[in-house]
Amino acid sequence: MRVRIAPSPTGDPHVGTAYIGLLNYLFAKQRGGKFVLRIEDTDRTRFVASSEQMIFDALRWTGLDWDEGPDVGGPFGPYRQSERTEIYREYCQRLLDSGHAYRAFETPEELEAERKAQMAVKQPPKYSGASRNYTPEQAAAALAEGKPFTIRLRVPDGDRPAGTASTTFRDELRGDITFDHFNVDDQVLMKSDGFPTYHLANVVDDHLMGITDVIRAEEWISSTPKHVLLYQAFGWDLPRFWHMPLLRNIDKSKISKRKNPVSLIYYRQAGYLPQAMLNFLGLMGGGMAQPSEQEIVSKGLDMKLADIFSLQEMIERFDFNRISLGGPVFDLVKLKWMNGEYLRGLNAEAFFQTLRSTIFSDSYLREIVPLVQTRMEITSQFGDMADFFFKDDVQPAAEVFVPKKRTLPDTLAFAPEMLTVLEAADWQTENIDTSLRALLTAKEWSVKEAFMLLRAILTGKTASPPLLESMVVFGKARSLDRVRRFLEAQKKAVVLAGRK
RNA sequence: GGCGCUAUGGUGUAACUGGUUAACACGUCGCCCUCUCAAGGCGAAGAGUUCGGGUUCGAGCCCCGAUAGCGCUACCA
Repeated sequence: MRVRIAPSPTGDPHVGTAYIGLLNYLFAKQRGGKFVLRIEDTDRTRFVASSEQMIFDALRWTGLDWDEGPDVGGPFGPYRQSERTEIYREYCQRLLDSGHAYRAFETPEELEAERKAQMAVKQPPKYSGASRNYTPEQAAAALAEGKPFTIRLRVPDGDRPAGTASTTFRDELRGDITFDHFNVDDQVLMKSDGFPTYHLANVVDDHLMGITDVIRAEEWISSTPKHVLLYQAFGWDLPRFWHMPLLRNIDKSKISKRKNPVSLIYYRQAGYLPQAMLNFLGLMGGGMAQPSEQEIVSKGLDMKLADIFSLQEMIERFDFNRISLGGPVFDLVKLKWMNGEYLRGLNAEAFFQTLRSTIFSDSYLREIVPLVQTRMEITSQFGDMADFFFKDDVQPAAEVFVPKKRTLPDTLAFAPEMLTVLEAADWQTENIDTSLRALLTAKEWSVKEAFMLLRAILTGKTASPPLLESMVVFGKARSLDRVRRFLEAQKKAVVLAGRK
């Protein structure tokens, strides 16, 4: 029994990764299997250099230890897809040789135009497959011309009318799911830059790494037929597929940073305990049977603690067959309650140590201290000066955040633009500075005004230690969260004002 | 639009092979405790199980149909 998680280093480590990680971990521990971590870094355009290390750190923080991975090694390495390109090339060639794949010479522009045309006449966008039907001579000619190409999967009878062919696979939680080949696009397997797409790399690696059970999020159901087709083309046995429900925002949409903190870094820095996080995640989608009445009586259980359980208890009790399929809302309110429950459960010394290793860690204080030293006369001023580093939230009043020569609507129109810029920024003072300055010159905001606004949003005050340095110390995840919360609060205030 | 998945209080879940007044936790509200705020204790409101049919003595659980939400629909994962 072997399972895996396969995050992409495209940004901050995601709570969804921790959720799917937990599920895979439990599955492996319950059945004496191995839990593998594989880094799927095949998208060069979205690659973020610092991301991989953050994924390791964040996952380590949760306590979900993996048996094999890029950093710990293992018998099926390398575990980083960028180091396996030769392997994909080889397997892709096999597909080419056997006719299960073909070279496609359309440019991205042509594909885009085709898609638009199809959308315009309300047709489902689908690759029309000009290259699919090239004669060997035509293909050879295009290749000789040196035209860039991708390699696509030839979906059997995919170009025939609906009802001609279909693929059925078993989802362990839902039963059989069928897709008509008419609705399965000829997926790109190898990009023109020579890197594989997720679909190819994932199937090849899962096979080569001996993965027996693919436990992943529901969003993959639609592409599973492509994966099944690939397994079949290679003549490989299928793994079992378990598609887990997707974590949701309060409005039931797929969980997103716009509406929820999704970075594990945020949760760690904001002072959530990993045990609480895992416990809460274990609640999502059910799986943990509530103790029966008999059990409550015989074991003398406290129903107050019905939702509280350790990782070990989850391993013992979690039942994959009882996972409920509705998308669970990731409810911060209950997570917070649960975290409080864990905090209260600590003895005085452990609680002290928790504070010392999180919000009051030496490393955090060491970063903050140089920002305030020259501004202080007596050390007790530290609290006033640095309070925002230790707060969950600050909400400045309009008198504080609206610059003198600006109006409230002006300011609230500008602030989201700063958020967008900050989201894209590499989190170092110079980078934040330049991207911020680019924005404010474009929008005709003075440096003073813009920085004052940002300062107010992040610190709640008009005076603070140097803003950019403070932001770097405070961290990207929490800084962005603070801006988003500010925006959210202001939106509510506007609605409220409108009602009056 | 097409395809797929899903559907129990505001939220997360329960309800053994269909069997009485749909349970637990979070949240909300009230009371107690208390210098305050929490915590803790006690209590309350809140769903008749998306809707409409059907099968059955009996349906949240089975069948059919509708609706809604979500996901996918990229040389992203």
